[in-house]
Amino acid sequence: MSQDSSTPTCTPTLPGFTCGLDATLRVIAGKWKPLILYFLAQGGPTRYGELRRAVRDASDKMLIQQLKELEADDLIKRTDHKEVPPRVDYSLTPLGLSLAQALVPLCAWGTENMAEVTRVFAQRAAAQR
Amino acid sequence: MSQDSSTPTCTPTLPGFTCGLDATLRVIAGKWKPLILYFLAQGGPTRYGELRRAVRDASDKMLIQQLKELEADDLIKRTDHKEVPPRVDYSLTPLGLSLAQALVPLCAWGTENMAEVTRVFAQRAAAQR
DNA sequence: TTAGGTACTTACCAAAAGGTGCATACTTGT
DNA sequence: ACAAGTATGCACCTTTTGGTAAGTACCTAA
Repeated sequence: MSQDSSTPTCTPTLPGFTCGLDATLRVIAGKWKPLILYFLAQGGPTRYGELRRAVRDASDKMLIQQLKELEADDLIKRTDHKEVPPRVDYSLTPLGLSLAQALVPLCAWGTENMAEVTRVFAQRAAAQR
Repeated sequence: MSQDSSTPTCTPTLPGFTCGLDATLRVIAGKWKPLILYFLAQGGPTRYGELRRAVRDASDKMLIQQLKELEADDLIKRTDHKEVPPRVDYSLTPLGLSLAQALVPLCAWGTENMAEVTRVFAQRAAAQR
């Protein structure tokens, strides 16, 4: 049935999602979310401004929006220090940390196959003209 | 610097992508791609119609489109048997298989945290009214 | 006083993604 | 003859996503 012993397993499960993968993907859908998770996983609590400068292609609107969603999804924690020039920082929850760890292989795959991916994207771009 | 020893690593690298994760995500972006990969990883060569019935929320247009992109990205191989009622099947390339394997942890995460995710999505839906 | 930094919020708009439905060309089953 | 199945292609439209630019309230430094 499977082609070899290391075939991915992904049991179709509960209502709403076709499988775990599906569930995960919906949570991390959003242009900047994985990058945010990645960033937070690297450096512990991070202030808004730092994130902003790190993920520097993201606009304020997008960054905030995704941060709110991640917070609502209990992947990150927002801490407002209630100080007089605003000071807020973000950190991973245990759930968020575990997700960030599940992203590692994807990250590795991308790194290992970056040459391929780059080539492929060049072709795609060329094909669109 | 890192919060603990099992912190994800994701080295910022080549031009275009901020890191391997970024590269990977661009390749699998698309509502059905991960599901297609998953499906193909389970069962070896699969005919179009089977995929179609498997990923049954996808429309023909979408499915075909994503299959074409996956093919262009060298993640799957399309085999047209040139038979008289059309017969075409799709299978993973080595690259595609390796990517499918990198998806396994995400899949596992989703399965393990499905309850959380389901709850969180219910809240999101409720909040939108 | 004016500029700049903090962390946002909002309104408006453009682009991308995705969906619906019809068309193709050929075959098999009724 | 006619409906149905095969794997697509195409035109049109809506929804979702993301971007731009402005505004807010409060503070500090020049």
